[in-house]
Amino acid sequence: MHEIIDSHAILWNLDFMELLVPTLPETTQSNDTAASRFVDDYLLYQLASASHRLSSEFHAYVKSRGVKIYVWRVLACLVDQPGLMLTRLSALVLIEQSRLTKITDQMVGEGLVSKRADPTDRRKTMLYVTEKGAQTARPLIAQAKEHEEKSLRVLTAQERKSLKRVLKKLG
Amino acid sequence: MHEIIDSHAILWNLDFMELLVPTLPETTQSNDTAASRFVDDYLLYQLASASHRLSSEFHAYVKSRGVKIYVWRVLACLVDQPGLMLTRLSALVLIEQSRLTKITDQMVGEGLVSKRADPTDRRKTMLYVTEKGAQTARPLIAQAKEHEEKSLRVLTAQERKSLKRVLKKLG
DNA sequence: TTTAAAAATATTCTAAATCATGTAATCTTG
DNA sequence: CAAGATTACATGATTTAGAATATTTTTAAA
Repeated sequence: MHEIIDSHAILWNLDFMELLVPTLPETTQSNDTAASRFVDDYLLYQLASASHRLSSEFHAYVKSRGVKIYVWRVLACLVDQPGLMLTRLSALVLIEQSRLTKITDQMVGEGLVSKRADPTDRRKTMLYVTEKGAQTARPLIAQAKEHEEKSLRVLTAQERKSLKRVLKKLG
Repeated sequence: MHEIIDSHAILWNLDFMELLVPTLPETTQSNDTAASRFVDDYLLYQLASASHRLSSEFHAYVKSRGVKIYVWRVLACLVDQPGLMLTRLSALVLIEQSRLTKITDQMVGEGLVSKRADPTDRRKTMLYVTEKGAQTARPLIAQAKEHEEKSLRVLTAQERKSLKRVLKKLG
């Protein structure tokens, strides 16, 4: 539902370890028969659910490396866009501007990124991944690709192509 | 990225009003040329991004009706499953158990749902949407369907079918 | 059946996300 | 070029989410 929950919240995850969400035993009461819950065929729920499940998987890995999810997200988004200004990174990384300001400040303190005022417009903050940030990101990106590969195995080649094309249209 | 952000985060939204995320002006610096950001082709990012964008749209509507996002999510998930126990609702609605306990307590206070101990297992809490809850949910579900319909217009009939099938496989 | 283990939910504490607003720099336009 | 509007970012207060743990009830095993 989220993203529905996507909550925004929710970026990426990995199942090199077993699933986090154990299958629950059958419930005592209520219509398991009623095969038609509203949400089951609701696009926004399906998106949120898939996003949530897959991201949770990978997040377990990110956390196991001692990296905060939002740090991973920022690095993954920024690594290919040196000098990106804060507001644009905010839209890309799906994190609110005011929140991203705090996150990047913290990351500057940790030596993962650096900030520089844009000389042509001093309102703008240009962001750069530092060498340390790049070193942090590298193995995570490698694992992300591996996890993605695994996740896509349940789909046919056709389905994979179609999915990505469609998601680009929607996103 | 979220879901990457999926944020979690994020359930469902509606664009009966104009998009919330205004298109930003072109950035001064940096490689708009480099058409290959890692995240652009990363499944978990694409899922998070689509989920985030679409949900944000609909959330604007939910909020305009004075309904909290998590309340919407709970009602939407519970309305077809009377008597569902807390933990199972938690998995369905993509909200953590401890959080859901608080949310549902609050919703009981607002008369939107009711709780009843399962007579066969007093550990379990069975949840029910009240009439007031159903009345709250009804117009939101209608709008959700409308919004979904709108969202899917950018896709071909083929793509829609494929998308939902694939999302069910992934979610 | 007692005892240990597991399951379901509640509680507490902390972290993270959001909102509203503030400030400074730039842009617009008369 | 000066006044107001806009843009970019920062700050502070509040809400929401999450992790860890406690409590109660069932289940399983000895």
